Amino acid sequence: MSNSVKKAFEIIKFISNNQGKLSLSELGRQLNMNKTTMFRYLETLEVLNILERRDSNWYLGIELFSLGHKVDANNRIVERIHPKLLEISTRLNETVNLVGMYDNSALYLDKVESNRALQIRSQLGDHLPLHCTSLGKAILSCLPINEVDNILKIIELKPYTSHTVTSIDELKKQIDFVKLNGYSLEKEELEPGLSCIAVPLHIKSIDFYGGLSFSGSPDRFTEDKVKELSGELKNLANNILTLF
Amino acid sequence: MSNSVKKAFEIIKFISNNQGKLSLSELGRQLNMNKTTMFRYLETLEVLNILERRDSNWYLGIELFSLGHKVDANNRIVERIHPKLLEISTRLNETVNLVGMYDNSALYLDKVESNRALQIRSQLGDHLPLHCTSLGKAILSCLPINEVDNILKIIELKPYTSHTVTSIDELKKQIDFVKLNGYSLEKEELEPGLSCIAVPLHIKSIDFYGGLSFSGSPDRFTEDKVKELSGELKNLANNILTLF
DNA sequence: TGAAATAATTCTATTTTATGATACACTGTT
DNA sequence: AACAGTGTATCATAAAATAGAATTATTTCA
Repeated sequence: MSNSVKKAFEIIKFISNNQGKLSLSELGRQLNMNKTTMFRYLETLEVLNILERRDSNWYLGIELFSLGHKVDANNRIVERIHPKLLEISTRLNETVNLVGMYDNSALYLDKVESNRALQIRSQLGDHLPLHCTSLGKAILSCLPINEVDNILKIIELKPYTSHTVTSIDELKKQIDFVKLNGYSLEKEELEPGLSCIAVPLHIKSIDFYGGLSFSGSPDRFTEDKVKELSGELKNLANNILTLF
Repeated sequence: MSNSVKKAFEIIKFISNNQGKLSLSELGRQLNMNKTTMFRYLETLEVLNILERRDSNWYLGIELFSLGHKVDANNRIVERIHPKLLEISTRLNETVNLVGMYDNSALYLDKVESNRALQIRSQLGDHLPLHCTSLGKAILSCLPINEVDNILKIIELKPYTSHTVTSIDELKKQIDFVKLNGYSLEKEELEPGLSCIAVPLHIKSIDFYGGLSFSGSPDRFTEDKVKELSGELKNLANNILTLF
């Protein structure tokens, strides 16, 4: 294992969560690295445009932006699915989201926004928790049962809002609901004012476990609307499966 | 300068341009690195999820995806502008693009697609050439004159299609057109079947030089349409300037 | 199927590089 | 003018990266 490379990414990752807040010295302190060492890492990463400094504060650099947009792991999944998302989003004027299962969380892979899109905190590349998102529950509903049990042992059922499910039993009931009805509904469990309706997307040939969802303001998801949108999502999922 | 960090990114960058094509040994050969050395870099980067291996071929990894989407250099430009792009795109049903000047090229920063979006080759993070894109010409039109001269000396006027401008004099005439009319029109100079109409976006307070454009099939951009869309883009640019 | 070729990985001595203590310079503050 | 905060340079030492050779795994094709 290359030590320096590992450390460089430790620094990058740390900065990614504290952009614009930390100086060289401060980074050295917080990451327990000698100031000189930190200096040389930052210097190198700055030359490579991986990091950027403004007013003695550090930010992720433009080269990471370019590299990040060239990633499409798992058999060009995003690239292939995107046109379908675009179609359904414009047709229904809904914001549609795609996630894939990574690291016991739902990695936010793609979205197409409607013009009534809320300003939400999550962005592509974020790891969304499995227990308090409709997408997470959709994923859990299509995973092998023993894997679900493993995951439920590992993950922390952190309460994000007062609506967040924090009991394993309740979560299991909700997963059963998804299995039975084919869709998952979540209201303000992650963010106040945000609701999501999701379906699982399991692409067996490439071992992909993920989900598709519409997101919006909770009051928009009336019973009728839920019926309509869940139907649309199921069709979308089936439609996507024919691509693989 | 940290040698290993530099090499690691050399490998990452090389893989980004050859995803799924190269094995460990092949990478060692092409980058003139010892096989063992290459092994240790790849091993490290794989553990960090910066790179991913499938069937002995290397791809960019999921961690780069996450990092790349957290980049918003230059004072959160993209984040602030995005809602405006979303509004205009849905209202006019046009695909709208945002670029910023980096490294003598137009870095593709953001887009909102319409449902008639063409499948184009460019993706966010790409460096678009200045001489054969409407966005590039828009940028050139708002840069200081001496910087334009410098750039024209440096960049190669590479012909991408039979329509690409390859003479400096002709390019200068086109830049003057943009200065006079406030917009830039390009038809199939970069990609056959693709046309763009753009306006400059110069945010003085943060020293940002960029552009905004609509893109689509060339036959859609009739004279009337050009007048309408250029007007919309100018309004959009003015509108955005009030944010900074 | 089995032999040959190719690729991936481990081991190890040597070279090279990263490290951190110390010193210094710059900026802004009280 | 002393102080507390930055960023940068120098250099001996410690540590890590390197590449050759050997080993193991995988693929190819007769």
